[in-house]
Amino acid sequence: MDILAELNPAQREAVEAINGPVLILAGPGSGKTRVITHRIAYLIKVCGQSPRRIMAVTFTNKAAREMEERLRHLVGSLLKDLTVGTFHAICARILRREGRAIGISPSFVIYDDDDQLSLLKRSLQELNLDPKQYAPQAIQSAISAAKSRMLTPADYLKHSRSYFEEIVQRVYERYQKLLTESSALDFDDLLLKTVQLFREKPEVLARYQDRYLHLQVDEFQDTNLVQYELMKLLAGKHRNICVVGDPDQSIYSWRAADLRNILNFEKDYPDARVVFLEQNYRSTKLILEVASHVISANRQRKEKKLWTENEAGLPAAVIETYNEQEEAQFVVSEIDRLTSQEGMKLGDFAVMYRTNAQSRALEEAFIRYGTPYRLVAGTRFYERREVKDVLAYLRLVQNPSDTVSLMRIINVPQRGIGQRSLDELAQWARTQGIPEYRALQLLSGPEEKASPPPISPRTVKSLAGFAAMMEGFIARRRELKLVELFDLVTEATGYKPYLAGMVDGEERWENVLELRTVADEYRDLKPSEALSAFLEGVALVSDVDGMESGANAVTLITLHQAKGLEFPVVFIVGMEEGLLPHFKSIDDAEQLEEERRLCYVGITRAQKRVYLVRAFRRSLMGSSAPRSPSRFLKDIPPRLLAGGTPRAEEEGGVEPETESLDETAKPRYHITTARSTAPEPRYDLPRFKAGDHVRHAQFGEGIVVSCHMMKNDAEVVVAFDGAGVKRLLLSFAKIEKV
DNA sequence: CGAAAGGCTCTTTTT
DNA sequence: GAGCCTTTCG
Repeated sequence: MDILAELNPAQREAVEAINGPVLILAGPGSGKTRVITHRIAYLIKVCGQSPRRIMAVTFTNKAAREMEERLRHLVGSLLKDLTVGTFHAICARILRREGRAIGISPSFVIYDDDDQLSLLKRSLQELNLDPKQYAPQAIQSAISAAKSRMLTPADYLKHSRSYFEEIVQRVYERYQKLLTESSALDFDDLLLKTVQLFREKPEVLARYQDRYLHLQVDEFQDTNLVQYELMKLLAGKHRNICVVGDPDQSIYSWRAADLRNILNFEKDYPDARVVFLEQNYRSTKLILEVASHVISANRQRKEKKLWTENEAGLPAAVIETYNEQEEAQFVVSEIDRLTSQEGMKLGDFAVMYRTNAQSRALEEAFIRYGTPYRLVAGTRFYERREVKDVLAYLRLVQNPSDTVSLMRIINVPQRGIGQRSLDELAQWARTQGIPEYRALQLLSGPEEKASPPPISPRTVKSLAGFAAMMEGFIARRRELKLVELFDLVTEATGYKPYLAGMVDGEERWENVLELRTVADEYRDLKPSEALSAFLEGVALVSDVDGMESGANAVTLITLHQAKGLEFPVVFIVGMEEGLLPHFKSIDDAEQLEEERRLCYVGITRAQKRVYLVRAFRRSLMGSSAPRSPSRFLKDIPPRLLAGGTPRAEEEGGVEPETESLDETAKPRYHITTARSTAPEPRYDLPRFKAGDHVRHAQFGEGIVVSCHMMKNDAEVVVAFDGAGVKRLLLSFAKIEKV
């Protein structure tokens, strides 16, 4: 197969530029993945390079797997030893192997956000700081930001300006110490420690520099400073580094992704070849045009001229619905229509939203209609309590120093070990200067203690029982297969009967079994390696990793997760001020631009059709409030939008007209241009009360069932003589007393 | 010590 | 609306 044959000139240039630094600026759908895989294939097949000398960094494990898959097609089975993975996975592997040089135990565990938060709370406690006053979450993000800028606690001290930052500094210091004591690394540490390793151990760095002749980084616009530094170090010798990105798709600045990396790249590598990929192979002309209009409103950007030879296609549809239920209903019935009338498959559709909470209303509608869907993430599997519990046992087997895991499960299922005893134990461990697990062992032992903690004999017995059980697991770890160890743990702890006592116990147990299936995938590894490989695998999964392609189901997904994916039909729901753009971003110009990029990413996922859907009214955080259309809609010229009458404007954004697409469900939405806006709430509302006779322009006469005030508005429920019961917003609907 | 109930806050996106 | 924490009672 000729690797260059099916590439356009720009793509070909990018593939052939294998010597020296290369920056590829690739618009959406411009065949970026194709370029990366073909580059690697070219290196191996044409240049005869050993896969061992190539590293490719991807954004998710799924992307890594797909790349390997594609490469297998391109080059056959020559892939052994190729390094492909996320920054985090690659760093974890390096540290597992080389960490000792900087004092990292090879059996370190990886702490996720949740674990991190536990440890932070503990740090606060030890420092006698009130978690109410200093929100652990805020400290968490401050520390993560510091780590992303490669600031150690000592560095942070020099930088701290405010009182809060001083607090952060103290917590950071303590937290880091606890991490070390627990032989644990958080996500940021994986990157940071690898950089530290390379900086402090030039001989280790030299080995890696020699090995990796070619480096590739995908989604470069979403890398942070540490990641950039890492690549710079690795590329230090051969300088064959190729980065691919699109500044317009940078949507992770909140995770410290730094667009300056792209700018710095040209500064650090002045000889870098820059290649623009501007031909789009994914979307119709109209979709591309809509997307361009949305993104063009950003100030901070380099103009790109995206173009496509694809058909013009259909205009985008802006849909306005009454509330989120109706929004969901519209989506489902439109999908129903397109599958039954236009022969589309469920797998062709994706529904995208800004926040995970929005999936609820959608799911309910899909369930009601019986339309299969798959939710990317959901209550994320590995964050479920039962999953985390079992994992905590296994982590403790691998690394008994893991305090967070120990504290998590020492009394789960309940063994009569309460908080007070645990505090005493921790206190005692600290005065003895030993890790908690060690303290537990000592306390359980028969010998006399000089100054034992004030724990009741009964509790000590429980503690001893727990310690003995754990010791049993640890002792048998090497002889048991991973699944056998798994079963031993769930069995010996009585975890199943424990779950059985819960309302949703059955479902939870199924999740445990699901986890067991994952563990079983490691059956080919030696018992000594399987556990740590399994734990590492589950620590670094991302939500999209579990997404199989080709499922016959509609995809529900956040806009962030949708990056890198494509679908024939895309619905973006919640096109409202406060949601997209999110209200947290609304008064910061830079963040606002990121929200716009997010919208752009969503639109450019679509191949054939885009629906931009919003609700007049939406319940968020319990209470329902009127919403106005997203400002991003205003940037789309009406000529690019599907027809339909701008009814909302004429009628002041009324109760949308009933339009029956389906006998059972009566969706009430209509298509309008982007121009319509929700009306200003009126403040002098006429009063209605239950029993009043009223008349409505469309629904005729009826009786008020109830009327209650919302924030700036009133919602009136009216039973109409002909049209049934309707909920109406006083500020929208024209209702008059009869 | 544990279970249940009540009250509180905070609600973005995730490797 | 949910999860988290605290309080209260057995």
